[in-house]
Amino acid sequence: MHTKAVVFLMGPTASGKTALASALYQRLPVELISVDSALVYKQMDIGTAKPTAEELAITPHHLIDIRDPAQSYSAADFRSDALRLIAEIQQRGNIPLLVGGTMLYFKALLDGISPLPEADAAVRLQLETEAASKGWAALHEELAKVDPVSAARIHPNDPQRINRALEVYRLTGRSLTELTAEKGEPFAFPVHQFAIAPADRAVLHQRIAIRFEQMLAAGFEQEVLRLKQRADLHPDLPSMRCVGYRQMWQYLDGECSYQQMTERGIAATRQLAKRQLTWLRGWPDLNWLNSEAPLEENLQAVLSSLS
RNA sequence: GCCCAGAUAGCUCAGUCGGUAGAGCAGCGGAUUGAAAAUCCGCGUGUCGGUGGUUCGAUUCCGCCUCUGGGCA
Repeated sequence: MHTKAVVFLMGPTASGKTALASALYQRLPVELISVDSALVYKQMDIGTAKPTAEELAITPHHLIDIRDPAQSYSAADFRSDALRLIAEIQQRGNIPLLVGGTMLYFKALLDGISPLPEADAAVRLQLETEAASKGWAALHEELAKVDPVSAARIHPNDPQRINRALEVYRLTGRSLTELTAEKGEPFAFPVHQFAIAPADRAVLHQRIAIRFEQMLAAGFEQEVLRLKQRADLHPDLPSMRCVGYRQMWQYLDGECSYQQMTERGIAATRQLAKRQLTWLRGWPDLNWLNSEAPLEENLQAVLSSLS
């Protein structure tokens, strides 16, 4: 194996990524980097299916518990953190094993990202305010004037992307189209990419339902209640929009019954898994593993491809 | 046992003054450049509970049956 090689392990939620990564950690000089937009948050443990403190003591992961739930994290933040960690890990003579389900983060690492301004809370708030009075359709029309290419690509009903495209323009005076013409820096290392999932979607759905029930039994409601009691957290935060947390927050607000919360939380997780699989379906150079195969078998598949 | 109300998509329900039906949710497919566990886009055939009758034609009207709620005994 190339001395600078990097391993990716991707997969939808509840597919068994962590178990396989931990097993690999026992067999290889690897260091794990979490690729997960929810695991970055402290105090969000049960609902994110974060490895427990005991598991993390045995199998350390980078990029877990690096943000407070009031803060945000981005694909660009991930990219720079991951590149820094990869260099450090390689310097120690270890192999970086990137494991997670946030496919945009993997893509940002692999393809690079164009030089764009970072998110600006003030500009976003201003755009939100304008949208509240004029409507997003008006802002989409505004975007069409300054960046017709992006406006054609971004659906008028997609507030998040309209917001971002206008934010970029207002911050730089240049259009998103113009700025993204300059491509990002592609990944510099040879990479072995694996994806793990059950062959049958119904199996994944079952695993998701079981795991959500386990989260509830493990005190997920109390976890969200504690977060909700903080004055600085609210449901529009990226952290509180995470699957499960949003539904539990609504339940605690009395917006739905406990049973509805459970059903909606499980459904939201299924939908997340579906979007993750959509990314993976067209992903180039993937080696597929089956969640239902014995752990040892998947382990061997990874080990042999690396030798 | 009697009376009333229901029975329509996986779920909750709308509807057809008689010409074989459509919403929300779920599900499925897709997009994805500093919020991505986010944010969007597209996709709707189902013995209209069963059976008999009226009718050119019944998911719709009528009878009976079954089941589910609620009420009265």
